[in-house]
Parts: sequence; C-alpha cells; structure tokens
Amino acid sequence: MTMTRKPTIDDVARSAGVSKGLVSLALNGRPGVSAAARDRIHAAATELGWRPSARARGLATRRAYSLGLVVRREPSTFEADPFFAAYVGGVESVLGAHGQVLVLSVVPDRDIEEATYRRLVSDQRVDGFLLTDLLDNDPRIELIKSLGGRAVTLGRPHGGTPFPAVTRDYDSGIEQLLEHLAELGHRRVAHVAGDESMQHARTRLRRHLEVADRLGLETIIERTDFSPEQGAAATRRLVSRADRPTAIVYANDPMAVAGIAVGHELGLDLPGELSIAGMDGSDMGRFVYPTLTTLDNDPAGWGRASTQALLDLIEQGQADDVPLPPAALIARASTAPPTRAS
Amino acid sequence: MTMTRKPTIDDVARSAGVSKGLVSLALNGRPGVSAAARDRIHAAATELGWRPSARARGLATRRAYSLGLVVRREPSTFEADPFFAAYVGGVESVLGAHGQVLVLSVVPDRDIEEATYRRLVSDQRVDGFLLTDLLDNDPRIELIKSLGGRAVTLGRPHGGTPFPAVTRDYDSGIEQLLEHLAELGHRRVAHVAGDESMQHARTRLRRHLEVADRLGLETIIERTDFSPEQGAAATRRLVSRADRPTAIVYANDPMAVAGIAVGHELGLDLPGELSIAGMDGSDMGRFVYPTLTTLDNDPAGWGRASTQALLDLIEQGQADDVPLPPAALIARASTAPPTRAS
DNA sequence: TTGAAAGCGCTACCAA
DNA sequence: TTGGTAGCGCTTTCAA
Repeated sequence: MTMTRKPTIDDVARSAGVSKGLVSLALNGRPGVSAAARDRIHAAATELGWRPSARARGLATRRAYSLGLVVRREPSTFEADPFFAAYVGGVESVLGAHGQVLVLSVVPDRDIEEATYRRLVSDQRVDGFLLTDLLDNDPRIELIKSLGGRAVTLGRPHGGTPFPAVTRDYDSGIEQLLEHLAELGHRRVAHVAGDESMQHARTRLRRHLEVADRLGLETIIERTDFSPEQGAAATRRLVSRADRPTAIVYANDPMAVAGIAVGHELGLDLPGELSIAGMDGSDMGRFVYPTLTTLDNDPAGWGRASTQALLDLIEQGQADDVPLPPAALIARASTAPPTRAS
Repeated sequence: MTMTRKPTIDDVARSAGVSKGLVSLALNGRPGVSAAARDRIHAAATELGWRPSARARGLATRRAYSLGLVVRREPSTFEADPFFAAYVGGVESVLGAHGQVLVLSVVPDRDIEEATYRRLVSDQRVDGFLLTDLLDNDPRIELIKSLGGRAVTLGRPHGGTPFPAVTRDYDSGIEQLLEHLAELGHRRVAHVAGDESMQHARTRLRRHLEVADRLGLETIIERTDFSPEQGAAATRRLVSRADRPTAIVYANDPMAVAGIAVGHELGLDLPGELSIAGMDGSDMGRFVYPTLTTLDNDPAGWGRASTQALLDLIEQGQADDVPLPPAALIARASTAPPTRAS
C-alpha cells in the first residue's frame, strides 16, 4: 500500500539519484548543473508531481512570496468603489505567473490599518505592500520605511518617497474633458471635489482650475468625502443656486451616478438642463441613464504595473517609476449642449 | 553597536532564562508552565518585541495560517458586484483577531480558476477555502476534496457536500417582496433570473414561482447571466410586450439598476408605470432614482460566519452548518401601485 | 558538477 | 514543570 504523502524535495532527489541540493539548483534554474542531471531531476519532479513548499522555501530565503494590499474603507463607500475589483484582477495576473499570492486586508479605520501593516511585516507575511488611495502626506510611507518594509505607490507622493511610484497623467484627460464641455457651449462648470486629504482629489481639482482658467470657464467648487451621499448633497446645492452651473464634473464616478439620480429626482432634463461627468472610467457608467461621460482609467493596468514594479523592487532590490499611458476622455451621453442660457 | 536583527524565539528564551520549548508552550497558552516562568517569558517577549514567524510556525505545524478566496469573474461583471467588498471586510474582521490572513485571487476563467485552487493547496499557501458563488453542481467541491483541502460553502450545495455550509433563508424575503407587490396592486410581475448554473439564481426563481402561484400573480420569466447588459436587454423585451408586466423583480441589484436606466431611457414614469426591485440589499440602491426596493443581505455577516466556520473546521477538525438570520424586505421608492391597468 | 551538512525559526516529543 | 533534541522542507555554503 503506497502512502500518498505529499512529495518533498528529498523524494525527488532520491528518485533522480542526486542530492537535494542539486535538485534545488536545477529546479530554480541556477547554473552549474549538468544537462543530464537537470533532465533527470525535472523528469522525477514532474513524475512525482512535486511542488516546493512555499513556507519551507520562505523560511530558508526569508521571503514570504506574497504581497500585501490593505484597504481602508468606510463600509458605506467601499461597495461603490469601481477601481478596486479590476485592480486586484490585474495584480493577480502577474502575481500568479510568479508563483506568488496577494494578501488582502480590508480595515475600517486608521488604527486598525496601522496595526495591520505592523502585523503583516512583523509576522513576515508579505514581502512588500501595494499602496493605493494615497493621502496627501501619507503616514504609511514613513511607517513602512521604519518597519523595514518595501512598497510601491499608486501615484507619486508629493512629500517624497523612498519607494518606486506608478503614475498616470490625468492632466490631459481633464483637459480633454473640459475642452469637450467648452465646445458643447458650457461656460459655468462645477467641480465636485473628493476628500482633499487624498492626493488625487487635490490634483484633479487643481488641474480643473488651471484648465478652466485657460478656457475662460467659470468654476464652482463643492467639497466632499467621495461618498455618493455627499455627491448627491453637493448636487442639490449646486442645482439650487441662482448661478446654477450647466455642467458638473465629479471627482469620481459613484458621485456622478448619484448626481444623475438627483437630476432625475428633481425632474431635470438630462443632459440638456444639466451635463454630468465622472473621472473613473467605471463600467457602471455604461448602465445608467444617460450613460456617463468619464475618463478612462484602466484599473487592471494599474494592477499589473504596480505589481511588476514591486516584484522588481523585491527581487532586484531596485525598481524604476512606471508611467502609465495618460487617461483619455470617454464621451458618452451625459454631456450635451446646454439648453438653457448659462 | 547593537545589531537590530528581528528577535527570534531563542532570544526570548535566553532573555527569560528558559529553553525555547518552554517559550513556545507559554506563548501558545498551553498548560504545564509555571506562573513564574510564564510571566518572565511574556515580559521578555514584549520587551524584545518578539512575534513568532508565521512561516517557521507553519513549517513546524504544517499550517499556512491563511485562508483562500478565489473569485472567478468576467472583468465586466466584477466591478458591479456589491457583495464582494463588504464580504471581505467581514472575513478580515475575524481573521485578523486570529492572526491569520486572507489570500485573494481574482481569475478570469474556469481553467485558471482550477489551476489556482491546485496551486494554492499544492504550494500549501492556505489551510482552507471560502466558496462563494456556488454553482448548481459545483465542481470545486469535488476538486478541493480530491486535493485533500478544506472549505466552507456559502449556501448549501444541492449535490451534497463534505464541508460545512453557511446558509441564509431567502424564501421569506422573496415572499415579503411579492406580498408587498401584490398589496400594491400588481398582478403581473416579471422575474429577471440570473445565470441558472448558479445555485442561488435557481433558488430565487423557484421560490418566486411558488409564492407568485400562491398569491395568484402571473409571472413572466427572463433569463440572463446576472450582467447589467443582459439585465437591460431583458428589461427592453419585457417592456415592449403586449402583456407588459407592471413590476419587474431582478435576481441581483446591478441588473435592477440597469433596469431603472432603461425605464428612464424609454421615458417611463418610475415607479408608476413600472415598479422595480432587486435582491442584494446593495448600498448603491440608495443612490439611484427612484431608490431601489430590495432584500437586505448583510454581506459582512456572511463573511464573519463563513470565516468562523472555516477556522473551526481547520482547528477543531469539525464545524456545524451556520444559519444566518433570514433576508428581509427593504421597501424603498422604486415600487408603488401601478398607474396603468395591468 | 556534485554531495554533505548546516541553518532558517518554530513545534513537539521524550527525559529528567 | 522544564530542557534537550529532533524534525518541518527548503536553500546555501563548503568540500570533494
């Protein structure tokens, strides 16, 4: 009766008639193994169905062969986030090919967030972190540095960083969007900004103001926390103004969708009486009425690029910044020439 | 100069003046350690800031101290999934307290899905799997069993299972929903079913038919794959029928939201000319117009319960099924008395 | 090019 | 109640 224990490297070595040290060299593609031995070893390994134990390997090499992603979200805003899912898909597509895994943590507040980072590195569960939702002066960068961890950021931190950054130019996308609105005849365009402690919220607002200035557009600013609730509330305030804007640009798509709902609720003719645009390139923008004009934002591309950069950093000890192709306008039905004089 | 190497169990043992075996016993709360020794050991451990290395521990105990969740999604339907994010939050809340982590994988198709399960167990990266999106005769159950893995299912597989199941009774929720519609005066109610290879799609449809029958409601069935695209298409077909239903119930919320958009697009008065309901209790249903009537569905509760059950199974070798509280109706503005005769 | 042996940081067993 | 020791399954010297 053959006991079917999971085969170890010793089994492979015995079966191939070599030492286990040599098996290790051969299977990791290191030089200094004769072709004959290499073949025998590979044959034995596949025949036995051997796969190295990740934890034994990790113990010897002091690696975890996994990457960490910790996401802090209010339970209420999390669900609506169109970026997240496709991003993880992109991460996985490169991680899987490298035999590594993603350790995901969803935390409700900053304290638990910090504790989670500490735990993940002190328990040595991950080799590095993917840093999404960058804050304006993000404490996680200093934290991870002080813990001796590695990371890659999505966006380049204004406060400087010892880690590589993946970046995407939104400027040209915002430019295209505002030019699109200007060409349609809009002169007064509101910007519903997101949480300004987050870096991309500030960047998007600043760029909006610059471009609007150049195009001679008047800008009205509303500030929110990126949640649909506050997006809806901002919309109500804007629409009830005497100098009501003819178009509203939202810093993310969930707020834009909530803005569309408010428009319907108030009986506005969309997009004639009010044009609406988002910035996330979300898929859900295709299933609202009118379909949402937005900026394309390839989350899977972010996932692939950031993962590759982090793996490079971990394995080569060094990695360059990665610029993604610029975001571009996706013009759909929620923007049109204004039917009222502004 | 003190070399700040990460402290190991040997450092703790030396500092407490005991053997490392005793440290292991003490820190794991095992019996057979004197109070005095226990105190010295704990003091030394906290002073040195020692945390056990998860991989060394795992190598000795043959455990990974992590759970696997692999999600198969079309890139297009994934983003819209309101269940996922809150579910992971629930998982994390119990996992973190147990010093364990979640390994997440998002895969595009069945082949990669199967390969991922195989890889995760053969590399010994996880101690068990959380099985969401149960199929009607789900091959993953047999797969995991044959690999010698463990799992817990969300929902009870009709084909039987060696694993514990977390269940929630949707019957009463569907009953409440249809009674609600009947009371409003609807007599012809459509059901836009989801992918019928998925267990909950079938269950929901079957239950709808039973209750409609009891209430004397006429049912029109449309079949989809759960995507907003097909939800929208089904809505168009239903609305253009001679015997147009006065209300449509969708098997998930993203389709219901897409249905609302179609209603607007066709210039229907919602909800007077068409009532709409979902089944996911999604948050986004609060930000569409009209706000979406749906069934409440506590994804975080699913996350907590399934994780606890899986940990019990792994640690005690046995775990009972867990019934969640039944889903209940969330009546919002998208359902109202029909203004046209049916 | 290959083998032998030490070690990664823990747990678990057996004596004492 | 404690210490010593032998693994867990790999990688990595160091000799041969």
